[in-house]
Amino acid sequence: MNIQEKLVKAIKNAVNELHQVTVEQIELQATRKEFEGDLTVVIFPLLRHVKMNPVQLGQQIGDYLLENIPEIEKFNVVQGFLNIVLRDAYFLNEFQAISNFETYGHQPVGNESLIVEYSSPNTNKPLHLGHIRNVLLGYSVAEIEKAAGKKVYKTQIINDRGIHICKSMLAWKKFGNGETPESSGIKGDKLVGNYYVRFDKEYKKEIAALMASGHTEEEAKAQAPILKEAQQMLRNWERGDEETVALWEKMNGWVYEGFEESYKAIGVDFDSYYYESDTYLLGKDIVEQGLESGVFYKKEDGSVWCDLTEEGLDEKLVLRKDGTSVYITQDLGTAVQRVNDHPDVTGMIYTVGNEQDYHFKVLFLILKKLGYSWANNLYHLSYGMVDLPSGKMKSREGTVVDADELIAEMTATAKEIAEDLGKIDDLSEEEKNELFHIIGMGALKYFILKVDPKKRILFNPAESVDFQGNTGPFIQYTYARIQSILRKASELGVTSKASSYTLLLPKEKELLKLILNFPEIIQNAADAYSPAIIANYTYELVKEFNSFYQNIPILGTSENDEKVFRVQLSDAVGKIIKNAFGLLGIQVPERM
RNA sequence: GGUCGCGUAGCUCAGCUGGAUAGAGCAUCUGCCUUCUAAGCAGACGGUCCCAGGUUCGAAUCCUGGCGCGAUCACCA
Repeated sequence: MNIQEKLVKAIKNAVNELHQVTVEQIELQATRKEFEGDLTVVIFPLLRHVKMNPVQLGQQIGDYLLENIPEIEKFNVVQGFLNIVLRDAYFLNEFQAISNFETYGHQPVGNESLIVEYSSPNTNKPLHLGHIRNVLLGYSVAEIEKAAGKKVYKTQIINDRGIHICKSMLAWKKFGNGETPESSGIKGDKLVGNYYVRFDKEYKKEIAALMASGHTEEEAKAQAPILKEAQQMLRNWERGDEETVALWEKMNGWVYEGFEESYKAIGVDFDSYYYESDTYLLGKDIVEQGLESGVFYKKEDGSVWCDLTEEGLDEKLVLRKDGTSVYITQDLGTAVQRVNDHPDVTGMIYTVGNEQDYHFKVLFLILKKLGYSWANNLYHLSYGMVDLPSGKMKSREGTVVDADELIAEMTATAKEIAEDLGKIDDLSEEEKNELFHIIGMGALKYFILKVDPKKRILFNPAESVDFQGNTGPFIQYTYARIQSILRKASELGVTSKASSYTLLLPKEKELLKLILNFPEIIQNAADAYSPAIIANYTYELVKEFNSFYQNIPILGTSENDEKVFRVQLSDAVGKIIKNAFGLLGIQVPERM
């Protein structure tokens, strides 16, 4: 039983013994900094049960607690707030009892297994800024859920089929002259993306020509020969035409190589991949089952629907009248397929932008109606758009921020700043480049992850990302300095001996409190599916440490016990930073 | 128009299971590099928590109604 639970129990006992009243809810919170104390009991809610002056009641309960809980040193009552001061020994004992800060706060793996889906790109163009937010969120939430004791499978569904990829294929066939990533030196996904753009250019030309010869815009758009050719290509593909499929495989292969490179640079990975070309026909058997069980019904024209009006939504089409599947049919099929592939799965998390909120609401509801046990544990990790100062990103207008270019820019910015500071001149080129990448990505990742997923992000590429204040590099910098302390401490030989330090300075106590709070933070983040909680906690911890570092001597102390304790404290902070940043997918440098 | 989300300092954001005087960073200004890395620290300045009601001992937080911004309402994906 931890101290909070102990206190709540004791307070209930106190009220019961003193006033013969049973209370359910006790409000316990961290004491605000401007008051003396560590934990605060809010007395006001108790007044409903016990009619008396809040200050007197606080005093009574305080006396009782002081007598019954040895960890309490003293207390004070301000208005309706009972502030409890815990003994330094309590904090020190808790701190010393933590065996491994690298995995501190992580729960052992329990019975729940989750699939986390993220990225899920189209194969006709490179990854962009929107994918970066998606991928960072998905990866981080997966790591956080792991830490909270779940088994996690990371996956994605790749949209590798359809008219869009045929457009790239057609343009390559017509204008490519056999160009390949190897022959051109262009990254595979970029190369294919270029032909997608090329298609659009030709298409627009044809539309203009048709309109000039008297067609309406609508007619022109539908009749442009190059579009018809692309549509024919799609039919050929669906028929399994050998040549088309071979080209499709070749070009998608280029794209996957390009994507892999990007994922590697970002630092995310996947346990499995699902492809729409495999899953786009799935789901029909589920529709069949749903018809039998009466969850779905058939209209006269043969189309199949699910009635969600009782739940306040509309009717939803799940199968076209010609028997072909729609988007949601595939998603139903894919969901079931995944559980079949991973029989231990008890839930899924879908990382998809908030423009699909309604779709997932419907999808989850239908799965629930179909009676799947895991359907109650589905979560749409919905996130806001990443906006540019110029407005929305539009691929056709060329206002998209390319993922690879952005990463390169971030790395270059890190390089510029680091070289100005000149602290790392002795590192080799290779070490430097690795460091710049760590810092640049740290800045980018932290910038995106620290804000609530639901909110839109305004991203200004010109100003790029800051390196001061509440930023990734600031936290990385603190980590690097801690490593420096540890190196020096080791030279001085202060790391080995256990400390018998017993009196805490206020700043040391604040740090300890934050450190002891970390497991709860992980739990909160897992419950809320929010990396932002981890990020903001880490920043708070680092700020507290910096204040400590700058104002209290660590290695310069005269007492050896003090020195040992403060080095231990620094070490713990460093390890928690690394731990927390691991959950965000951010690396941490030994020096910078 | 219906539904969902967002609205907190000049800017970017925390805080939201109701609690004490609403917090950070950036920007502006003032101090601090001979001492463990100044990508730092200490401080000043900066608020109609979108508006109006309601619930409550107590509301940025909960409820209702507005306003603003965005998304979404396909036999597209």
